[in-house]
Amino acid sequence: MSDRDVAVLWALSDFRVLSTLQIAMLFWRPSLAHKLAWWHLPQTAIDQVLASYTAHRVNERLDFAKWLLAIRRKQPEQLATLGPGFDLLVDPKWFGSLSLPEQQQVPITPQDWLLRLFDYDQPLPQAFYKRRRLPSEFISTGCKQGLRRLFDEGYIEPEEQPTRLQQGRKPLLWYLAKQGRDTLAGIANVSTNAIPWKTAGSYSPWGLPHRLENNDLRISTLLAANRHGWKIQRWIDDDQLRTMHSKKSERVKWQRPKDPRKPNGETVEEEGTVVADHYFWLDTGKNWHNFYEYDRGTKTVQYQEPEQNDQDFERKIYTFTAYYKSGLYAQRYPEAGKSMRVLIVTSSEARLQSLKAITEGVVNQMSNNDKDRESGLMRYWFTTADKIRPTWEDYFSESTLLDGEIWVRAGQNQLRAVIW
DNA sequence: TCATTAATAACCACGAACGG
DNA sequence: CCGTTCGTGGTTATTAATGA
Repeated sequence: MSDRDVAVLWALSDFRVLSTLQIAMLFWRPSLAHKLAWWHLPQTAIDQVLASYTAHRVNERLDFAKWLLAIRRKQPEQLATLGPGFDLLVDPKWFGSLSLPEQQQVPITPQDWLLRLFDYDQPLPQAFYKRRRLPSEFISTGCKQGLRRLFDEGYIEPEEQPTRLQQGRKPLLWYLAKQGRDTLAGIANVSTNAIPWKTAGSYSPWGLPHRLENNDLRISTLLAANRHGWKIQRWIDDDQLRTMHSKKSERVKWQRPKDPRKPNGETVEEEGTVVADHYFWLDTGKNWHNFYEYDRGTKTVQYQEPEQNDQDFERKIYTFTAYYKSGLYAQRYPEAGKSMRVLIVTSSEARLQSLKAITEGVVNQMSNNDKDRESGLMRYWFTTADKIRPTWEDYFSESTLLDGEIWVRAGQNQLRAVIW
């Protein structure tokens, strides 16, 4: 077992379940140096390219070159339709010569052609950006073979995802098998029971997509932190959070207006526990303590029937705010001190706006003065799921979910970075 | 009735680079 | 020199829907 094999097993224990794609993102990262080597570039040229251009640009231009090659191979007649300028790059005599406008034919090697592409500053054809991207293009052979080997040796167990027939196939899901769990226990020198795991098929049809989406969010965050050289000191998943926060001593109480239309009128007391999808402590030199809440647009936004409904978003904000104000948060997370934020990822811009308005209303309701209100508002941050980077489609993204200006804070309107 | 199509991950074989 | 790892191209498996 290689170090990477062991790391995969630990990840399966940690995440409980991972898709082939997610494992590829974590442990079989694409290598730009290898991609460049495929073009028979000498090592010096590879080093120079990687030093001169951003990873995002190198990857994009390599993809573009491969895309042109594939078209040239399969549908050469399409090349003429790409728009002005590209006949230059994809002249039929390509690989022998490059046709220049009103000039002599200049012989050019594939290597020079590729290098010229990195410098090419005109916009690329729309068709390139609209091309179909398949997850399987991202998953390297090594990843599939490595997982297959771990399965053959009995460490992990696969499960097929249910798919719509028009959807083709989805990536396999992988779980820790009994032998893998025993192996980890041996390595960590603890009892087998101390190694968390889930067995294939034990997630409910609702729980599985929930878990996989949250894994995506966690993986994006991990990769982003790695890229910036920041350290994640602690990560707690929803299972652990549930057991921690559902203790009777951590239940919180708050006052809510009896009639939402009359915020200063009569109030009723309510009680609940904090529910979040993740907690993480990010160390960038400064320390950031965050909860993640992945809102899938299934919960109702506002109270409907207060007595029965404990899943709505407004109630969630009440519990977070009350949990913080009661001092229970500082007790549970002593290293965080006063630092606490709730990062909310939602499905659409429209939903983001309504969740944000709800949050502002609740904070307003629970604050005694302006200072109190301001410090309450700065704890809640919102973004939409489609802006989360990196993903398998945009692994070499220019910015990440941590440094990109994709978040909006409660009480404000402009987009900002969540870390500064 | 029967063949083809659409969709997409897994599978397979091959070459280059790398480390020992 | 050999085994491993990475990237690439091509093939296979699967099923309902579609077409002849």
